Amino acid sequence: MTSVQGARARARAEITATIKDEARRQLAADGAAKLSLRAVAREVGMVSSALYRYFPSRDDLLTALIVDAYDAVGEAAETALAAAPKTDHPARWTAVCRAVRAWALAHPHEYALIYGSPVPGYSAPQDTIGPASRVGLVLIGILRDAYTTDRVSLPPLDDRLRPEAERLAADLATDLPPAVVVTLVAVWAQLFGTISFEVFGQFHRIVEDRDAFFDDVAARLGREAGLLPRR
Amino acid sequence: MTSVQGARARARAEITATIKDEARRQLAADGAAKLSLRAVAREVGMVSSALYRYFPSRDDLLTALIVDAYDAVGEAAETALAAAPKTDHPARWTAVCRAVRAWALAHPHEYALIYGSPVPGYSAPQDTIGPASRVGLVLIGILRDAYTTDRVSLPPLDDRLRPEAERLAADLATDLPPAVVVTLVAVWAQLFGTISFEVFGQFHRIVEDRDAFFDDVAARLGREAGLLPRR
DNA sequence: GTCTATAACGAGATAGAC
DNA sequence: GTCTATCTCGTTATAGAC
Repeated sequence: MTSVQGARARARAEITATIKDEARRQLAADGAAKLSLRAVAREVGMVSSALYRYFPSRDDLLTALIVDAYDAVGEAAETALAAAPKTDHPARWTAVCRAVRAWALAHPHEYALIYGSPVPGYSAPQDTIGPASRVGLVLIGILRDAYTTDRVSLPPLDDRLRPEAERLAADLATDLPPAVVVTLVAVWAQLFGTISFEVFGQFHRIVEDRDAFFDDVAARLGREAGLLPRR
Repeated sequence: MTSVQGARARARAEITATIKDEARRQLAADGAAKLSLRAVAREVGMVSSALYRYFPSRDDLLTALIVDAYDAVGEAAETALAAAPKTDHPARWTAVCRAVRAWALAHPHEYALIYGSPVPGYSAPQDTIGPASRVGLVLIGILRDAYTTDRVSLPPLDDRLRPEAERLAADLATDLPPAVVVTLVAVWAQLFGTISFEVFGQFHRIVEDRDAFFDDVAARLGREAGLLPRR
């Protein structure tokens, strides 16, 4: 890459980042449904048509924000995992849960963009699938480690759930028993459900000590997943 | 009440219902953020200023829709409870969970209105608190019955959670042990979290047999709440 | 080739005069 | 309650600067 191309690419990346930053600002102020290319352009000092050099449509801008958000939670989870003790699986689990919650509380609007109500009229393209699965992969990795070293044991599967469990295991982790994989999916939904309740205000005037409450839920989910002995 | 007043009241109720129906239609099409009094007025054949006789502001219309939605899930839960066997607590639990999920899947946009991302710029007034708690009260009622007849036993509370648990019990159910009440709150969040994941499309291309999966989650939560023996 | 600006379209919202 | 003038929006075509 010559220096001219490098400079161009750098400038382009910088402008792209400026546009996304402003878009995120407006996201926080007015919500994803009202995100407007024109308003973003006005605010960054460009004319609206110039934005189309960077994002071919409003939906593409939204997609970029969504991908960034998934990548940000994913990275938060991965960083927390890397910093956690290598063999203490419950501690690793707690660390990742806390990191996801902390990111969500710090970025409520971006969290809402990816885990909240769908944006009307927008349908996510394939590009979001990869980034969207990063947190899930971190969680499944912890279970894999725990399973291979500690031989966690889970209650037997109900017959009605077995086919689905086997399908899930084939899709998500062929090396893990189906019971572990369904449990992970269930626990995954419950974890984000609890975070969503807090971020979206459902705990308002109900739960006060939310740090303690969340840690308790994370521990419950870790137990459900077999990371801790059931009591 | 004279017949003239009765007729007037009837007409008013009818028009109010028409307005709300149209508003719900637009909610489904464009999302709560874009709900516009003018568009609703146009669609029901009134002029926008006439709508203000029925709803003094856009937020009041939104509040009415929210209250209706909470009442609808609440009623679904209560009806399911009434139809369930009187003494089989796990069966009652499952019935209520299924009813809530069924309502959510049948009314995804109204569900998003109350359990999804908050509507930007809207803040819920006190009027929503009562209706919002109906499902919770149903769930807590089942636990109360189970606790008084079967003496469910839950694991001891962590010291860090005890103060919050006692506060919750004082607020929500003074006749139940704090451990039961925190567990209920945790399980409540997890239940709606799972439903939200399904309604908001997070299970897309992941969970296929969602009926079986949900029943499994409901059973897990029932066990967590002490309704079934832990295994 | 890469970018930005001007101008315009069709559609919808909004404010105010009447 | 009606009408109109003036905004906004996403998007495109076109022309010209670097």
